[in-house]
Amino acid sequence: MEADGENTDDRVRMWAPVGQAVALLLGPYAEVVLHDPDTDRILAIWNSIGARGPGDPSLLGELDALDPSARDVFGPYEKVLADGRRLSSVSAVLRGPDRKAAAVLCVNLDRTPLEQAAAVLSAFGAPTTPRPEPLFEQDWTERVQHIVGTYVRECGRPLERLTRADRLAVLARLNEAKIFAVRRATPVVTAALRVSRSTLYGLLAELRAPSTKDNT
Amino acid sequence: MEADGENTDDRVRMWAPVGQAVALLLGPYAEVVLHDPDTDRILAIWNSIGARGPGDPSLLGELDALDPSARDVFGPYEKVLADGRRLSSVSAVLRGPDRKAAAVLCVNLDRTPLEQAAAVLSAFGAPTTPRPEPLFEQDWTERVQHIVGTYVRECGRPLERLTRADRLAVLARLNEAKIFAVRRATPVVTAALRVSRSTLYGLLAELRAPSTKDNT
DNA sequence: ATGTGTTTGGACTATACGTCCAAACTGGAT
DNA sequence: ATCCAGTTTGGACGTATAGTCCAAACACAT
Repeated sequence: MEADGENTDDRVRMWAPVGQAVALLLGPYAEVVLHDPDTDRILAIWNSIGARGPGDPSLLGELDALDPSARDVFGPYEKVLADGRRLSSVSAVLRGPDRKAAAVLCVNLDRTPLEQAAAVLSAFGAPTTPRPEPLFEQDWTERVQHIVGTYVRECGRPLERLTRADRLAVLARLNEAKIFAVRRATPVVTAALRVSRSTLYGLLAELRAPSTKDNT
Repeated sequence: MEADGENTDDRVRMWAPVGQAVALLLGPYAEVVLHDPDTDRILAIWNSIGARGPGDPSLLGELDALDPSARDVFGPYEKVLADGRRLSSVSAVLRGPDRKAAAVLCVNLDRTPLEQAAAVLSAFGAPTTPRPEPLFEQDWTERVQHIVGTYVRECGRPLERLTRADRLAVLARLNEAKIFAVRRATPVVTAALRVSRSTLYGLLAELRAPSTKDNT
């Protein structure tokens, strides 16, 4: 309810009811933000999760890709806050009569309370067996493809054009996911990353010892 | 409420209020059963999940190990019904003044509704990324211990006394769980199963080729 | 004791893992 | 084009792990 008063922009007058209604419906755990894509600042905000207010910068990297040819609704995608809360977010590009992007509406839903509730429910009468079967979340080889694919999508570059640092980053994720604790994983990774065995091990060595790269 | 009337056994008179109270508290999804460990039949039952009634056989393999030196409360452990419902069960050995096991009380809680609710909650506002990280459900080495431990508990024999067929069965489960796709898994398994490397590989070979054991 | 079936240590082979390095390659700067 | 720094690559090499094999030791019932 920080978005009323007399200062109001036309765009705020136009879309504020929407934001307010959504904020009311989704209760205290959903933040609704109206962004100005030109100045990259917040026009209005309801149920602010952080301490952000109107006029603050948007901090939305996602808004870079405001391609008018693309879809106007994005998400839901996941964000993780510094304090660990997990948000589900959707964004909508709002256009005026001239078809120009006039504002961007974002809804950020804090999933943590829901996840906690789910955890409580499924822990009720907890059995000794957490779950019978698979050690692997599906097939680890698909997991590799997925991690690589995700990274490629994130940075836009098409795999062949990945920089050394990119590959390093991907390897860090694969390593994080304990991929290399699996037997015969290396050939799969070299294939997925399109590098040779040598390069793979070189990069991995670098991951373990980030010191031995510069000076002295 | 099938456990009143005039036919009643002393034991039923003694423990029926407990069973009934628990059944009432836990609502329609918890079944409470009072077993006779001697005849292996049902003495009384509340909220019967199947079509079982008093006098029916207990079908409880778990009751074999009625060792008076051991603990009197078992579980919670998991059972899976033919129709796929997952139950959490606890059992208690009830003793009379002579310290002899007079009856066994089992509570079977149907977890499916809870799990469904949990699934609904955690799907709310579902993000595109199902979950970022770990390939392994925690630590695979604990997984081995757990699988072995579960088997031991199931058949009652204390690991050293496992038969060859038992070890074969455990290995089948470990194999099922793709444990051997993990690097350096064999030493962990041999340790957990208390067999030598040779035996391990021998049994594994047998798993792959069940034909090359008998005749022709 | 005797025999059958199983387990075991250890020798041995085959792969997979990881390191190393000289040669080839890449994308600029001259 | 030439040169250079950084990077990638194939392949040689050494080590570790994965499997195989077998004779001797063991367990246990007859």
